[in-house]
Amino acid sequence: MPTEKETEQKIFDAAQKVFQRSGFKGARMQEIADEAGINKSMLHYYYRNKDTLFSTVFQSAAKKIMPRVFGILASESSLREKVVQVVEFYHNAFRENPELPSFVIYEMNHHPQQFKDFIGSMEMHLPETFIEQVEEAVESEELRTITPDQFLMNVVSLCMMPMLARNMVQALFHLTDEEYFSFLDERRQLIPNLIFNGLAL
Amino acid sequence: MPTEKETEQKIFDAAQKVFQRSGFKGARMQEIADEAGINKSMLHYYYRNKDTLFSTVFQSAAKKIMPRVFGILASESSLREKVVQVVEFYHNAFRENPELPSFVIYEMNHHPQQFKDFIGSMEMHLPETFIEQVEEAVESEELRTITPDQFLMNVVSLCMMPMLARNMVQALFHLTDEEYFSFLDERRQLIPNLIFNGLAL
DNA sequence: AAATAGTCCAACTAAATGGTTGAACTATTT
DNA sequence: AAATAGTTCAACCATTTAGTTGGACTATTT
Repeated sequence: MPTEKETEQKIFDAAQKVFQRSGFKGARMQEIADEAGINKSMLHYYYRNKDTLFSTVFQSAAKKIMPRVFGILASESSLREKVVQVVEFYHNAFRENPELPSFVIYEMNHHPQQFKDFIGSMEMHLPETFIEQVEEAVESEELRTITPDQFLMNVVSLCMMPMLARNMVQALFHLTDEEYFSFLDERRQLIPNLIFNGLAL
Repeated sequence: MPTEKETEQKIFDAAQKVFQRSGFKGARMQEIADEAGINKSMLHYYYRNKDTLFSTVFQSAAKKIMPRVFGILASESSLREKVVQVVEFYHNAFRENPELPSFVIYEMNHHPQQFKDFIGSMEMHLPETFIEQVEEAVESEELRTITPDQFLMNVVSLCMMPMLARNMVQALFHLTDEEYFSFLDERRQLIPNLIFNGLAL
C-alpha cells in the first residue's frame, strides 16, 4: 500500500522523466500517469494541473544546477580550483542526467516570465568572493582584463554547449556514444587549461 | 493577386516565425495560417501536413548556419583569421535572427533521426584544410596539443552558449536588452583572444 | 464500530487540433 | 469561348487532450 508521499514522489519522478524527454508541450498527462503506473486523475489530485506539475519539476531541475555552481564559486578555493570544480561538477551532473541541461535551457526560453520570477525568488547573485578574486587577479596582472561575468560565461559555455548539442556533435564528428563520452572527458582537463593558458605556446 | 510562389513563401515565412517562437509541438497550424494571413487549408495544399512544413523550415534554418561555418573553415585564411570570421559570423547571424540557435538546437534534440538523415544527406565533413592547419600548428609547437574537433567545439561553444541561454544571462547578470547585446559584442574580441592566448599573463 | 478524512480510479466532458471535403473562383490552354 | 488546371476557403470530421465527477476503498479518529 503506497503512502501519500510515495505516490506523490512517483508522480514527480515520472513527470520529470516525461517532461525532460518531451518538453512541456510535448508531454502528455496520460504519458506521465502511465510512467508512474497510476491513474491520470491522481496527477490532478496531487498537482492540480499540468502547469503546477511542470513548475515543480522545472524548479527542481534548475535547483540541481545553479545553486551548486554558485556554491563552488562562493567557497574558499583559489580561482583555478574553482574552475576545475565547476567543470567537474557539470561533467559529473551530465553523466547522471544527460537531458537536464537541454531541458532547463529550452523551457527557460519558452517560459521567460516564469523563469524570471523563479530566479528572483531565490536570491541568485554572483558570489562576492568570486567577483573579488577575478578583479584582484586582473588588477595584480595575473590575468588579462576580463569581467567576472564574462569569465563565468566562458567556463559555463565550454562545459554546457557540447552537452546541449550532443546530437550535432555525434553526427558531425561521427562519434559513437562511447566516443562521445570520451570526447567530453577530454574536456575536463582541456577547459581549465584553455581558460587560463589558451592554446598558444 | 498573389501567385503560387508568393503564397507558398508567405506560408514558409509564417511557419518559420511560429515554429521558432513555439517549437514543433507548441506551434498550431491555425497560428501559422493567421500569421500568413491565409486560410488554414492552404497550409495543407502547399505542404501536405505539419511534419512536412516543419521539416522544410528546420532544414532551411540548419542550412543558414552550418554550411556557412564550414565554408569559412574551408577557406584559405589563417587559423586565427578563421576563428575571427566564425565568431563574427555567429554574432552577426544572431543579430538578424535571435531565435535561430535555440530553435535548431532544441528541435535537433527532439527529432534525432530526422536530424541524422539531414546531416547525412548533405555531406558535412570538417574541411581538410582546417584539420591540417590545426594539426600542423600542433606539430610545429605553435599550439598546445588539441584535436581539430575540440578546437572547433571550443569556438562554437563560446559563441553560441550565451545566445542559447539569453534569458539566464540577462536574469543572472541583471542586463537590459541593450546591455545584453553589449555583453555579446564584448565577446567578439574576447573569444579569439581566449582561444589562442587564454587569460594568464 | 461509526464517522470522517484521505487516497484512488473508470468513465465522462469540453475544448482544441490536425486534417478533409466540396465548391467557388481565377488563370491558362485549346 | 469552352475546357482544363491551379488556387482559395468555409464548413466539417475524427482524434487527442486537459481536466471533472462520483463513487469505491482504506486508514484514522472519535
